[in-house]
Amino acid sequence: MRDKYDFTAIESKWQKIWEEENAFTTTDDQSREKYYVLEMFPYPSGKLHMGHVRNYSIGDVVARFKKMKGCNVLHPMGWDSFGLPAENAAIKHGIHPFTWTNSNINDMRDQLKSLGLSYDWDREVATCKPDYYRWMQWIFIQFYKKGLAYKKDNPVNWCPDCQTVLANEQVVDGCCERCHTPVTKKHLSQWYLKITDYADRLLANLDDLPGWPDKVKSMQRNWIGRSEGAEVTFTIDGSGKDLVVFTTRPDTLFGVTYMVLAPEHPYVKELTAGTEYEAAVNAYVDACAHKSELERTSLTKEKTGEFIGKYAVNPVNGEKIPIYISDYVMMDYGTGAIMAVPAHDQRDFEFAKAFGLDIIPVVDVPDVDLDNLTEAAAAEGIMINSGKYTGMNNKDAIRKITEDLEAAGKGKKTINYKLRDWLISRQRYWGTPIPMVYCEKCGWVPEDEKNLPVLLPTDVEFTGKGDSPLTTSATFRKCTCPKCGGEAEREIDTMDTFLDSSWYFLRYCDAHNEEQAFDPAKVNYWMNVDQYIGGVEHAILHLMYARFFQMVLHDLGLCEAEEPFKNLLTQGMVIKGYTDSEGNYVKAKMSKSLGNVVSPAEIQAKYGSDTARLFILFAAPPEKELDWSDEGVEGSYRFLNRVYRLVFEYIESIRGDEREFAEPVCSNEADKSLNYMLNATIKKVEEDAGGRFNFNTAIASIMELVNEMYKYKQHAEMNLPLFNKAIETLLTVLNPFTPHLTEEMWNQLGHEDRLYAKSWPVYDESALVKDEIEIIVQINGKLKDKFLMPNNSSKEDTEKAARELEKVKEATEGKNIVKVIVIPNRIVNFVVR
RNA sequence: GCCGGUGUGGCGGAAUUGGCAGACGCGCCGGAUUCAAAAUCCGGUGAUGGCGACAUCGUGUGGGUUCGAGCCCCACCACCGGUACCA
Repeated sequence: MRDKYDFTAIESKWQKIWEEENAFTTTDDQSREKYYVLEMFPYPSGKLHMGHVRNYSIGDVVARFKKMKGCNVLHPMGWDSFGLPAENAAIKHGIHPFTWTNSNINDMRDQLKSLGLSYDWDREVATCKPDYYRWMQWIFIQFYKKGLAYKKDNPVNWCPDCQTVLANEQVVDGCCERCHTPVTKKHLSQWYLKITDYADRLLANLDDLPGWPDKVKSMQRNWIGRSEGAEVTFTIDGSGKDLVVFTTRPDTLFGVTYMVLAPEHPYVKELTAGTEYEAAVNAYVDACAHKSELERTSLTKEKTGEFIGKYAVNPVNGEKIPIYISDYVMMDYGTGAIMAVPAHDQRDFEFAKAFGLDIIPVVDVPDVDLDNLTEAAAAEGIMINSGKYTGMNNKDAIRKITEDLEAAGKGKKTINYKLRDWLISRQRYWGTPIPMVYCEKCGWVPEDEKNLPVLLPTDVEFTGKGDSPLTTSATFRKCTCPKCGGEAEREIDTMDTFLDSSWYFLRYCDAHNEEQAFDPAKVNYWMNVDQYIGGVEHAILHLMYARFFQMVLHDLGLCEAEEPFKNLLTQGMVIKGYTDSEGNYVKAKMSKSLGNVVSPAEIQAKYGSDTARLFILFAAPPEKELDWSDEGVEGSYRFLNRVYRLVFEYIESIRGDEREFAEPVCSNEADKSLNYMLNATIKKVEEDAGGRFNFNTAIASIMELVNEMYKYKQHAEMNLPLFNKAIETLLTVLNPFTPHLTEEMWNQLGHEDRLYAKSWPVYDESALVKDEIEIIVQINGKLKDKFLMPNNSSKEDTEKAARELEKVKEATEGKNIVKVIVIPNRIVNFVVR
C-alpha cells in the first residue's frame, strides 16, 4: 500500500460507475416517502467557484443521507442560462449568446460531475432553451389572463450602462445591482406583474415558515413594508378638488400646518397653470427630474421645495393651510401627497424650520418641552389642542379620529405597502420573449398558446446600444394579430431572468413534458421542496418572486402547495484573509480584484474532490461565513489518508481469512468502549447531518471514531468481528461526505453491493447504555471531583458515595453542609457554609 | 431611526434541555521512527502562580435570578446584515 491514496484514479472510476448504473436517477414512486432537496441553480458563467462547491456539497450530503434513510430523493440540477453576460460576450467577441452559453453549460456540467454530486441529470433544464421558455411564455399568458400582467407608462429605473430598465429590487443604494452604475429615471411603457396584489399573503405566510431563517423572513418583511394608517381627504380651497393623503398618525390631524405634494404629482401642473407661481414650480420640478435616485433620497441634504399658491382645508377643523411641493415626498408611495405635522414628524419639522412654517404640538409627549422643540416629538402621549379629542391617549385618538373621518366620508382605514409591482421588461436580447402582440385594432393581445414558443430570432445585431436588439431582426417584429388576424407587431422586450428562476423547481418535477408546463399530479407528489439551499443574497429577489409565482400557480389550480420551499438554508460566504495595500491582514469574500481567490480546480487537482468537500463542510457550520484555510484543507486531506490507511491495513491483515463475520460479542472494556463509540457516532452523525445540518460536528464525531479505532488497534486485543463492524460503520457514515474514497474502500473490502445504495445503519440503543456513569462533584457549584457510579444509581446511593470522597471530606471539614443537590447519573453539589 | 444577527484559547469552531467551558481540526511544543529530512505514529497545549499535588481567574461590559449561568432576565458596548426623507 501507499502512504497517500490515489484520489485521481478513484474519483474518476466511481463517477463513471455511478453514471453507468444510473445511480441517482429518480422515478415518481408514490409508495415511498419523497424528499426534494434543491440547490439554487447557477448562472452558467463557465467556471465553478468555491461558493458553488459549498452550496452543492451541502445539498449532496443531504441528498445522499436521505437516500440512505430510505427516502425517494429528488435532487436535480439545471441552468439559469438567460442573462446579460452571454450578450456582452456576443458584443465583445462576436460569439452568438447561445453558442457561448451552451459551451459554458458543458464545461460547468463536467466540473459538477467531477465533484461526485448525486444529481439526476435526466431532469436537467436550461432556461434559455425553447422547451423551457415556451412554458415560461405560457405561464406569463396565464398571469395576463388573470389580470396580473399589465403594461404601463411610468418613470422607471434605468441603468445607463446595462442599457436596460431594472426592477426596484435590482436597485441597491441607488445603483445597478449588477454593474453599480448610478440608476437614472426614464419614462417608458413597460410590462409589470402585479405582485402587490399578493403583498398581504407574501407577508402573512412568512409566519407559517418555521423552517426559514429569521433573517430572511425579516428581510422580506422589511421589503414588503406593511404599515397601517388612514387615508384622509382634504379639499383644495377654491377648486373643489380633493387631495387625499396617507398617514399613520391621524391623531396629529390638528397639528397639520401645511401640505406637500411630490413634484411629479398630477395636480401640480393644473393647480399652477397660468399663475404667478408656475415658473418657479416648473423650475423646481425640472430640477428634481434630473436628479438621480441617489441624490434625491440622500437623508443629509437640506429640505427644499416651492409654494404652489394654493391652500387646502383641514377636514377636522376647517383651517386653511398652504400647499407646497418638495422632493422629500415620493410619488410612488401612498398617494404622493402628505399632510405635514412638523411638531411630530422629523422631516416635516426640518421643512417647517427651513420655510418658517407654524409648528403646533398636539400630543403631549412626556419629558419634552413642547414650547421649545429642537426636534420632532414622535413618541406617544396625551392629546392636546385637538378639540374633542383633547385628553385622550394618542393611541385611542388614532382609532377614534379614523372612525369619525370614515363616518363623515372624509377618510378611511388603509394599509400601505412599500412593495411595488414587479417591472419585468428588459431591453435585451438574451431572455424569454414576452409573448404579447400589439394590434392597432385590438390593442395588446397575448400570442395564441398554440403558437408558443415565440422563438428568439437569430438574425440579430449586437451593438450594446439603443433599443432592444430584437428590433434589428428583419422577421421577428411583424406578425398577425391572434384575435383579428390583421397586421400586428410583437413586443420587442424580453423578460427579466428572475421570472425564469421563479418556477424551475416545478419543471424539475416533470422536466420533459411537451404537453404542459408540468403535470400537476407529479408536482403534487414532489412539492414543496423539502430543503432549499442557496446564498443569502437571494433573500429578497429570487425567494420572494418564487413565492409569488407559487401562490399564483396555486390560485390557478396548477399545484396544491402555496409555498415553494418548506425549509431554507442560506449558506454563508466563502472568505479568505489577505494583506491589503496598507499591510493589514483582513478577511473578505473571495474576489479576483482582491487576489484572494482559490479555485476549486486547483484544490481538486492537489487533494481531490473528497478533500474539497470534506474541508468545506468541516470548517464552519453551513450558515456562517467560511474562512478558507490552506492548512485546514491539508488537515482534511490528512484525515482521509488516515481513514485510507486504517482500512487498507485492516484489509491486508485479513487477506485470505473468512470475510463473513458474526455479530460481535463485546467481552472486555476496550470492546465495550469501541462498540459504544461506533453506535454513538451513528447517532451523532444522523442527528447532526440529517437533522440540524451541522455537518462540521458530524464530521468531528467521525474523526473521534477514527482516533478511537487507532487507539483500539494499538492497545486492545483485536476482536475481529467488532473491528470489522467499526470499519464498515465508519465507511457508511462517512459516505455522504466523501463518496468516492468510501465507495472504493467498501469495494476493496470485497462487497459486491454499493455503499450509496445501502441503508443508513441503525444504532444499537443498548450499546449506548453505559454500566458506569461519571458523576460530577461540586462544592458550591464549583467542580471539585469526579467519580464513577453504576448506571441509574439512586439519589441516596449517589449522595452517600460522594460524601465518602477524600476531597469532599476535606472541603466540608468543619463546615456546615446547608444543602445537597443530587441529579442521578449527573451531578452532586454540596452547598457549604 | 427601525428590524434581524453575532461576540468563547494563537486561529476555525464545540458545548443540542441551565449541570465537567474549550469537542474536532489548524498552529505550536515534545517524543518515537529515520543516516537525515519529509511523511507517519504517540503525547502535550486557556491564563496566572507553584518543582509539585494544586490554587486562583476565565465565554464583550455591568448587574440580577439560581445550589449551579457561555446558555435565562435587565441595562449597556462593539461589530455584521437588511431597510429607510415610506408619511
